[in-house]
Amino acid sequence: MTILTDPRLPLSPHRTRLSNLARLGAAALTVLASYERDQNISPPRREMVREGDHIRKPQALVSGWAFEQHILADGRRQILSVLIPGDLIGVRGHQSPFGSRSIVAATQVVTCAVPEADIGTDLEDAYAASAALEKQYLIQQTIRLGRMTAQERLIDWILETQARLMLAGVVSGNEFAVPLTQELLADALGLTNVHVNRTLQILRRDGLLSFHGGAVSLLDRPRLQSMVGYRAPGRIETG
Amino acid sequence: MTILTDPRLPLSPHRTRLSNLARLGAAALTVLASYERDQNISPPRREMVREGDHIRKPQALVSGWAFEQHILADGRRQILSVLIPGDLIGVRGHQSPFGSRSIVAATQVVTCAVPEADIGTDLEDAYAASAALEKQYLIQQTIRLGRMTAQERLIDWILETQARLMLAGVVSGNEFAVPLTQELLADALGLTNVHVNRTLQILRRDGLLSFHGGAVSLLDRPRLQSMVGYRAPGRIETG
DNA sequence: CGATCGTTTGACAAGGGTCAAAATGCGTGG
DNA sequence: CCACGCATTTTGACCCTTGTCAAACGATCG
Repeated sequence: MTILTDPRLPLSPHRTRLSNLARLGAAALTVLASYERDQNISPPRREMVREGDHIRKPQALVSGWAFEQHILADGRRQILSVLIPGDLIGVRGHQSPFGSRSIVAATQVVTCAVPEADIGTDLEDAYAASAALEKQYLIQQTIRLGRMTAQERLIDWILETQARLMLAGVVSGNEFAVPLTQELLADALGLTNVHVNRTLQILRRDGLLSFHGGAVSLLDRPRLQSMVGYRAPGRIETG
Repeated sequence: MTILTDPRLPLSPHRTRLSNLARLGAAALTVLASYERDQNISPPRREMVREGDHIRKPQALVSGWAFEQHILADGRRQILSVLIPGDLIGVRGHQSPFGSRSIVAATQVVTCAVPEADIGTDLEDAYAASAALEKQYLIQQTIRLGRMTAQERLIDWILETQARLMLAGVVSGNEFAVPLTQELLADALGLTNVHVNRTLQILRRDGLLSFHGGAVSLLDRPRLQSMVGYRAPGRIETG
């Protein structure tokens, strides 16, 4: 446990992320670290959370990627959000009262338990900020799907994802892994896998970004940002 | 005040709505009623809440419709949610940290103040349920925009809106007012006004529903429901 | 009665979807 | 080390839903 909280070692993604969302005291960090020993592994494609499942202890992604999906009656799928290391599950009302919404592992996923937070604590602040951010992402997803072209959706999503990865401290540069198939990307962006493929080729041809074998390179960040009206990340409000 | 809480008179929309979301005691209802005297009127098109505005007392819509919008750099607009009588504003983290998101009156809108709720009270439960529902609506909006056709978006949105109007007790039958232009509808559903118009004509021609002069008639509810895989409203979880 | 806003219509364009097949990559077993 | 099987990516041809642009039509209001 001393090892886990040693400042010279990198924090786990969710401790990094929560530390970036609220000033966490040593006590909170220690509790979080101790909970990390309660781990769980899901293989790719495993439904980690089924729709009815809301009686479940809160967890955090330690490694691997997952996504929350909704399946329509005829099989069409919409991915509501992609979950990356450091993300929380079931912490603040992640329940799905109705409809077939579930969380599925995209890669092998390691999760760990996280403590409940008492009201008024720094940890509670961090959870609230996390929930507020999640809501922002959902809103941005709505905007992407409603009013952006295929190129813009791809760019906007990738920039957002990079920012999220940096928040969790698992990425620093303009080159990083995105272990999702083009089909998953398509279901996240409201497109078809074929069209995602063609759009990626265009972006590559124009020297904007590349996406090969699960690795993204942002080749021309300024231009990418201007193409989607990049909004500087503001401070997160807790509510 | 006695008049406002007289059980023989209809409750205001937000008291009806909150009563349907949690069992409210007489005390809570009385407080809500007393707050209703602090009213405010916005004319159509008034920006009721600007993006930066998050220091603002919580309010409820007493009458009229509004919507929350986001404007892209080149002017494209996405409506994130439509607000109807009984809806709450600024009660649980309705802030917008960044981006140009604002709440705009669609018709003349009357709002009133609502009290803060102490933790553990019935009122707090109702607010939490309300926030959970709002999140559901946002998720459903994402699904509509990402994976539904124009017809399905229209139908799904209208059915959802009717259910919401009934929750607030301002509508009971299959015929009700929707005081939005086709252009607003288009921006809510990720379409153009022209296409909304043509889609409505098809729905009308097929005897499914009509939409004329701000009034909707659901002509064939069973068929409408089956066309969008209608999900029976489940119980709302508080989190 | 003219202005203005919203709805409706028409002709045409284009972004993105569909279907099917080929190519590529990759893990596994022999 | 090779061959096979499977998932994923890529390509091609074609089509359909939805968008664009522009004008006509209709209602509402000082």
